[in-house]
This record gives sequence, C-alpha cells and structure tokens, in this order.
Amino acid sequence: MLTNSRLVHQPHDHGRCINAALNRAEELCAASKARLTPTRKSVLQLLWQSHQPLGAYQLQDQLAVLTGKSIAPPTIYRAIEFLLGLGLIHRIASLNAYIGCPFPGSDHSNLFMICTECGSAAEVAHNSLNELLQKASDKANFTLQSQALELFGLCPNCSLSAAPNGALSTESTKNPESPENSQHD
Amino acid sequence: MLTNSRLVHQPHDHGRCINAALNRAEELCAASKARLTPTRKSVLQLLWQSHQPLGAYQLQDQLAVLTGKSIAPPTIYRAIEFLLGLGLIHRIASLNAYIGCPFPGSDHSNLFMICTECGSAAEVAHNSLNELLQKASDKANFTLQSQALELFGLCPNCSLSAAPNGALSTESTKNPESPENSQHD
DNA sequence: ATCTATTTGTTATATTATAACATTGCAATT
DNA sequence: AATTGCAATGTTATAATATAACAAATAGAT
Repeated sequence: MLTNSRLVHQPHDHGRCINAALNRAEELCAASKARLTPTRKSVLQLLWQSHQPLGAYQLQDQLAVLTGKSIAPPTIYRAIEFLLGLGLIHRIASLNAYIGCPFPGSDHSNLFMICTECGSAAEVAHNSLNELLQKASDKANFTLQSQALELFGLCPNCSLSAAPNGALSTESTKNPESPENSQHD
Repeated sequence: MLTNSRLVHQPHDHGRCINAALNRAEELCAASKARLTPTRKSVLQLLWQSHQPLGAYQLQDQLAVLTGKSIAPPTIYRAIEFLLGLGLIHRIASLNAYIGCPFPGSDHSNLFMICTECGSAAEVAHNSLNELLQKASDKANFTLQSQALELFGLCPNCSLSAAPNGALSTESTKNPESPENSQHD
C-alpha cells in the first residue's frame, strides 16, 4: 500500500512537497515532449499549495491573485485537462475538485480518503484492493477500464479532535519519514 | 457478493423489477412514516424504467412527459433528496446521475460497474471489499463514514460485442434466476 | 373546521463546465 | 531573419447541474 496519508496529515516542509511535485512534472513533460507552460505550471503549483482539492473556480480566483490578471474558465479547464492527461493531477468526482497526484507516472488506482471536516484528501495506491476489484469485475464479466474510488470520513487529525478525550492511540502523531512524499506500508 | 449485475445485463421481465422496487419503497416509507407522494413515486419509477442512471434534468423531461405538466428543478431535486435519504436510490457522482437501489434497507457499500458503452450501471455489495476498505482506513487512522466507488468499463453485453469473434465464454448468457432482482455469488 | 407541518410551486441565481471562433506565440524550416 | 504551421491562450457566449428564498397548497391531527 503506497500512500501520502502521513505526509498529508502531519506537519512537514510543504515547500519541498511543492518543489518535488513541480520537478517531477518538468521531468514527465520533458519525457513526453509536452510543454509545461506558465499557466499549466501555476495551476499545478496551486493544486499543491495544500493537500486539499480545489475546484476550477477556486483555481481561477487564486490564479488571478497569483498572476494579477483574470483568466477565463476555458483556460483553467484546459490546464486541468492537460495535467489530468499526464496523470499529474486527479479529479475527485464527488467534490468536483482537483488535486495533485503524489505518484505521477506510476500506474495506480485512485483511492482517496477525503476528510469531511478539514477537506484534506490523501491518496492511496492499494494493490490488493485493485486485485479485488479486478476479480469482482471478472466475475461479473465486466471489462474494467478505470475507476473512481472515494472514501469520506475523518482524517487522523480530525478523528483525534472529534474523539472523546484520550480514547485514541497516539499512533498518528509519530514523525513523518523520508522519502519526499510517500511511504510504503 | 450481492449484485444485480445479471439482471441488469440480461433480458428479463422488467415490469417486475419496477413493481418490486415500488413495493419495497411503499413498505420502507410506511415503516419510517415517510410519504411516498406522487412526485416522489414517479421519480422513483422513472429511475427504474431502465438500468441506466438518469440526470436530474432527464428526470425533469421525462416527468413532464409522464404527468403532462412541466416541473421545475427544485421539485426534482427534492424528490431525489428524499429518495436518497431513504436509501431508495443512489447518486453516481462521476455521472451526476441517479439510479434505483436494488437493495434498499440493507446496509451495504455502493460499488457500481458502469458501462462506458451502453450506460448501464450494476450495483454490487461486496463484503470483502468493504472489509478491505475498512482495514485500509484503520491503518491510515481514517474514520470511514461513507464511500463512492465507481468502476468504468464494458458490461458483459458490450464486452461481447467488442471482443474479437467468439473469444469470450458464453458464461454470461445463461438465464437469470429468481429471486426478484438480486443474486448471491 | 381549524391548525400545523410537510410538500410543492415559483422565481431567481449559483456553480461547474464546454462550444466556437479569434488571436497570439513558439519553433522548425528555409 | 522571414515564413509557415501548430499549439496554446484569449474571448464571448452558453450549456448543464444544483440550490436559495419565499409563496401557495395540501395532508393529517386535533
């Protein structure tokens, strides 16, 4: 199970998150001879400002602030489309929102754990889950092409706040580890 | 694994589907002292006309045909909200569409297998999948509340059409079984 | 019959997304 | 450097999905 859950929910050097994501994006674009133009790069950067998914019009507002000029929806959606195409971001259907992908370039499922309290979303690539879904599809004679898997609930931090005092373990408060932004469990 | 997949993809007495769904709805409403008003009932009936999810504005159009008068969006959305609340229908987030639930009243996950070709959607209640998701949530200290699980691909029928001649088994062509509209696998 | 709460009607508008066409700008070749 | 062609962005308008706010009607309880 590959996840960015710990990184999402613990204090960390987020500047490194952003830089790492932008660097990966540069590499991926170079590799596929795609152009990471200023608009596209800004949108990606904005989506990495936090670990919370942003809607297209939130992006529009923030891009206006960032660049000092207002940009119409089609431009935003084009940048989104481009980034989605390269797997640099994901769309979270149930939120009509977009988020940076922590594992671009790797073939993986898109399971999201979305906090209904703080809005954060952690991504999980879960092999046995994918196998199970593939098996279920086979059994139903369903030719699986893609998937949208979205879990809602309370993230570690919000779970702690919500819990009756001291009822939960301190498991989630241990320090984050390298590498950059993912761990294998 | 509980699914209505076979029923969705094979010829069957669909009138019985609809009637069964409406009867279950009457019972559930009676049990919870909720009122299945004409509008609500019509919306539910329309959602059971086919095994394809319908959008709110498709419902609006069809309701206009059915009743002979045009009905504004809020009324449609209110009926949808009511039916969702009782678990009689589901919302498919990635399609902005709604579909009748074949197992209302039973506590279950909402895994959908949605055909990208014909638009049909089969629902699957999959215990071990739910367990796996619960485990993954626990591991991430995520307090799971609800989920949206949507698979895209080709349904059995469309898989057959798409497949190079005779390459697939005839497994999916055997007859549907009782009961009304679900099977245990 | 009256009251109350629920449901529906009505109007307006918010939110998300795309179509269609014009313009700009990069970059490859001459 | 000028030309050309394609990719990217700008611009305007509008489609598609969803909700807010308040008024009217209706069912059910007393």
